[in-house]
This record gives sequence, structure tokens and C-alpha cells, in this order.
Amino acid sequence: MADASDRPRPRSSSQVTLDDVARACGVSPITVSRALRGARNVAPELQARVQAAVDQLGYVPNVAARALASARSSHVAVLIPSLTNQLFVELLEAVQDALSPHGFQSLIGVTHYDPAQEEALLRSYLSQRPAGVLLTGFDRSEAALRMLERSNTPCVHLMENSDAPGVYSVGFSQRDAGRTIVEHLLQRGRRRIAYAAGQLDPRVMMRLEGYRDALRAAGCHDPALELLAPGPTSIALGGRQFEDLLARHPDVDAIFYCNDDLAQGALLAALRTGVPVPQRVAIAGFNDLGGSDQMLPPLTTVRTPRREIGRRAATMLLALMRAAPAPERTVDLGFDLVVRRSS
Amino acid sequence: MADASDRPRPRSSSQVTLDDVARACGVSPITVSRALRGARNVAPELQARVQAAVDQLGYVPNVAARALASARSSHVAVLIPSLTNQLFVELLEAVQDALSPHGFQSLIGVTHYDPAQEEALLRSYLSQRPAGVLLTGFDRSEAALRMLERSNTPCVHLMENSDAPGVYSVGFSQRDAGRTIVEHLLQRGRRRIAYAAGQLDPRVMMRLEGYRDALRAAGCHDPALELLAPGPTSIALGGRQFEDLLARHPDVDAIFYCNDDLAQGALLAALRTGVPVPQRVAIAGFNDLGGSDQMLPPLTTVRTPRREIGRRAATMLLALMRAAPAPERTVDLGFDLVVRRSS
DNA sequence: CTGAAAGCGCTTACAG
DNA sequence: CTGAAAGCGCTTACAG
Repeated sequence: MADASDRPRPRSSSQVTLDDVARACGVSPITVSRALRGARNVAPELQARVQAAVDQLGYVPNVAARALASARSSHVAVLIPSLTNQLFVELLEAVQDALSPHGFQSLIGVTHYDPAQEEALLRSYLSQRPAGVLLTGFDRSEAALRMLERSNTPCVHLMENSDAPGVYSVGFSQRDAGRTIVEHLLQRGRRRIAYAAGQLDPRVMMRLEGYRDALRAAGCHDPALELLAPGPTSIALGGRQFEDLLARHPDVDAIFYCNDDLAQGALLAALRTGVPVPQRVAIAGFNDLGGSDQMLPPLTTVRTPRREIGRRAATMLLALMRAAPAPERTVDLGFDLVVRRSS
Repeated sequence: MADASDRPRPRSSSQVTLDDVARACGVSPITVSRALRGARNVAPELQARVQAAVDQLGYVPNVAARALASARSSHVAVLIPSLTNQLFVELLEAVQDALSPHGFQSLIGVTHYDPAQEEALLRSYLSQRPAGVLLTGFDRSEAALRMLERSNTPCVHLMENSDAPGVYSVGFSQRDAGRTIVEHLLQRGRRRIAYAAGQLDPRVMMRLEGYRDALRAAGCHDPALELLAPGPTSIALGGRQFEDLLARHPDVDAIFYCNDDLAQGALLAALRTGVPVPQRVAIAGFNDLGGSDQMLPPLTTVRTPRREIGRRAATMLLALMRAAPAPERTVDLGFDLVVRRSS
């Protein structure tokens, strides 16, 4: 099987180079280079002549040469845990929409929620000397931290905030969001409130802390109602967790799921097994993903500002990449409680 | 705001280079280069010495320099229409899983189903001289085709097949799949079968052709039952299409949706409005996405082999990239009819 | 198994 | 507004 370094190619590619364009125009390569980069100090007539030659020859600049000569890259490495959670797809889209008008391309890395994989990706992406890095959260290896530090690459963190010095981040308080939705359930008169979770990343665990905060304050925290499943979340898992919870704790009167896919599965399982929602048990989710407003009953959840997070983080990184002082180190974008009929 | 070409950096980066490592080891740079690439002809003792120096200095190879010197790249450009459809996320994961063990990284481009955007992405990615390209389907601009041709970059097409000479592809027959599911509905005794679609890409239109094939053969094709919505699919759209169709054509007895998210929305709308499925109307989807088996009733659909497509296409590209003759030009992976209780 | 020379295709910094 | 020289950090091809 081929490997990235396997195949010998002719020393001199048959590709069209800057020199070919220059020769075609009868000017020096450097002038072509300037014309191509839209330098202000090139005669308009020459500009047009160069463009014509480029089109005619089908010249495509070699970015490796450009990057090497200029010590500048148009890549931004974006490391996210998953593409399976719609949340991160939307985050990513917002990032790319903000970055690409400025000529930056995203190198997307999926860590699968694993610091070791993240470290490997970072090592590999850093070797491309990206102009900047976007990371999800703060849970990473010491080695990754050191590489980042040593590389001196501008970096912004997504989804959570930190008050550590020199750390840039755009996010919201996962813990507050967890507390808020549980307080809503308490206000509705629920007392036996369960937390059902999968994909136990640090943010899911912070939501758990918020859940505990609210229940302890109300004097009805019961650790037996915390259902933490390792592995990925899914609609099917949510259904199983729903049935488990009701079987083992028949008095449960509300379930807060760490992600909407689980909660959607619970709603479908309730329908299937004839458990009335919210009468017998209230259901709440997290993130307000696609379809949650279409469920039966529509799902109460927390809407998280992932598009805005992507946009703002990209803007912040853009400032750092041009070595401008970022206006703020930490942006808290908050969240919205969305009360629908499942609670 | 910063642009990719804005910020001046010191001519000589303060980064650790090959030369630094060589000096630290007391050997020549070329030897370090060989040791790093795992060349067979380096003394084991030296190998270890180099590795130690690399670790100690925190050396990270500069891929731009490597790419320029070797005229070889470890990038593969992967152009897909969307990350919102779970289908393409799974396709992408399979591609990356197959490519990364061989040292290739994916440059992911999202075309938003737009040949103009695809052309722009291709232009930009080709300037990185990728080792290979993976494209979705065959619907692209003349200019894109020319660029690809001229670049001489190995290329494999995903999702559909073509018998054009020199074209590599891995997919299945969208038309046959459409025909198959409609034949199933016919066999169940349905006669007034609608096709409801969104995101009218070429594959959705080929499914439509399959739908027509089956209905014409059965003598019950009615163009009035083709509901083609421009714009993205969603659970909410599926629900609206369901209500529309039943209001305008009360005799409709089955609906084939071009994608499972639409069909899931239909199932939820049926539940909401009290329309019995499949008694009053059968529902079928396409792709067998997450949650379809959890619906009420579970959704009849077509399971498409996207992970296998990604894996096989990557394998084929790997062969082409090492200039090996690919075993086959065209791989048809078929599909599975999945009959559940909605039909 | 190791090295000296040349070059990949650009851009920088300096002139004019 | 345009150009000659040097160099970015690596690898290739050729020796020994």
C-alpha cells in the first residue's frame, strides 16, 4: 500500500511555475509574485498582462514554496472531539465561514474525545506551522500543552472559559447551564430528578456539577439517580437509559439528559412504552439540536450558542494571528433555557 | 482584520531546524533526515541518538520545506457536499481512518452542493499540490474538470459510479435503490405512492428516476405526487411535506422520502396528527440514519454503504497515488432494503 | 552506512 | 514601479 512518502516523483515537476509566467510576460519573477499577491505597487497594465498569462498557462501557485519562503501559513488547525454530534458540525461551519474570507483554511482534526489522539493530531498539525490553532475545551495532555507553548502559535479555546492568564477562550458556563435547567425542573415541582449522560467529557461532567448544585440547594440530591454511561450518546442509548431509570427508580419524576439525542430517544421510548410525558416524568435535554422542537411532546432543552462561539473564536484568533491585542481574553456567550412541553 | 498574507514574520524563524538537530548529534543534516524518515540504511545507534536530540530540542519537521524538496505532499483533498447530513460525516470518518495510517491527512472541503463553491475549493486545494483528491459524485463545472485534468492528481469519485473511461469511482446505483424501495411499496399493495424530496442534488434526482421506473412499470405514475423542495432537508420539512401531501392528495397511500431525516419528520407528524402508519399511509426513507430504527413505528429505509464506500475509495486512491494500477476503475457496493414497520 | 553539493519554487530585503 | 541576489528548510542524486 502507498505511504505518504513512498512515491518518487520527478525532481522537477512538469508544473507551470512563477518563472514560466514571468518569461511569458517578459518580466522578472518577483514582479509576477507581486502582481499575484495584489501588491499596490505594480503597474495596472502589467497586472493585467500577468493575469492573462496565468490564465493562459493555468498557473497555480505552489503553497509549499510560498509557505517556506514567507514563513507564513494560511492554515488554521481546528481540533474538535467529534463530527457525530451536530453541535460540533455547526461550530465548525461557523469557524470556516469566519476564516475563509480572510484566506485561511481549516485543518480539521477529530480527537474522538481522547487527549492522546489530540496530542498526536496536534503534533502532526503543528508540523505544518499553522497560523493559528482552535482547540475544544481545556482537557489535554502535558505534552500537548508544551508543544503548543513551544510553537508559539496563537490559540483560542472553544466551548468553555478559563481565567488562567494568557489563555484565550470563547464559551459559556456548562455548570451554570446544568444548574439552570435543573432549577427549572425543581420549579415545576419535580423532586426525584435524574441525570442521564453518555460521552463523559469534561463538559458533561460540569453539567453534572450544575445538576448537583441545584439539587443540593433544594435538599434533594440522590447520587443513585446519576446514570453515567461511557461511550457515545445516541437516540437508542437514551431510550435504554429511560427504561432503566424507570425500572430501577419508579419514583423518578424528571430526567435531565446531557445531550438532546439521548432525550429524543427517551421521548420515543416513552411513546413506545406508554409513559406519559411530562405527567409521569418530565424530560429535558441539552443543546437544542435539530428535531427537538418536532418531538412529541417538543423537548425542553438548553440552546447553546455554538455558531456564535465559532464566529467569535475565529475573530479572536484572527486578531491574535496578526499579532494584534485581542480585545478580550475570555468571552462568555451564555445560553438560553428553552421550555417546551416535555417539562 | 488579519488576512492570511498580512503579518510579517522574522525571516529566520526561531524554530528548531534539521541543522540544529544535526549539530547536536555531530552528524550531517542529511543523516538526520534519513533517520527521521525511518530509512533502512542508518546505524541503529545513530538512529537512537537522533531521536534523543529531536525529543530534547523539541524539533518538529517543517512540512512546507519537505513538500517543496520532495515534490510530494501528504495531503488528500476530500470534497463533500455537506456535514449536516450524517451520511457524509460517516463517509469522511471512513476515509480518514483508511488514509491516516498511511500518513495522509485530509483537507476537508464542504461544497454546500454548489459546483461553483466546489470549483473554488478545488482551485485552492490544488495549490497545495495534494497527493490525491476525493470528490462526491460527477456534477461539477467545466473549469473544475480542466483544473483536475491539468493537475494530473489521482482522483476517485464517491457515491455514484460512471463508466466514462479513466474515471475511478466507488458507489452504488442511486436509481436502482430508488426503484427497489418503490417496488417494495408496490408489493405491499400501495398504488398512490408519493416522492418527497429536498436538497435536490443529482443523487436525489436519480432516486426520483428509480421511483418513476417502478411506478411506470406498474402503470401508476402520477407526476402530481412528486414533491420536490429546494433547500436543505430537515425533520421539520419532512413533517410539513407529510401534512401538505395528505391535504392535497387525500388518497396518497405511501410516501418515499429521499432522506431519513425527512421520513423521521413525517413519522412524528403522523403521530402528532393521529394518522396511522402504515395503515393509512406507509412511510419509507433513505440511508438508514441514526434513530430511524427507534421511531414509532420503526422506519423502512435503504441502508447505504457509506463507510465501505469511504474505505474502498481511500484504498483505491492509495493505489493510484503510488502510481500502481488500481485493481478496478469502478466498484459498485450495492445497498440493502431494510423493511421495518412503517411500510 | 554517511556526506557535500545542488535545487525545489517561492518571497524577503535591499537597490535603483 | 521593477529587478538581482540570497535564502526559507528540507530532500534528491551522486559519491565514497
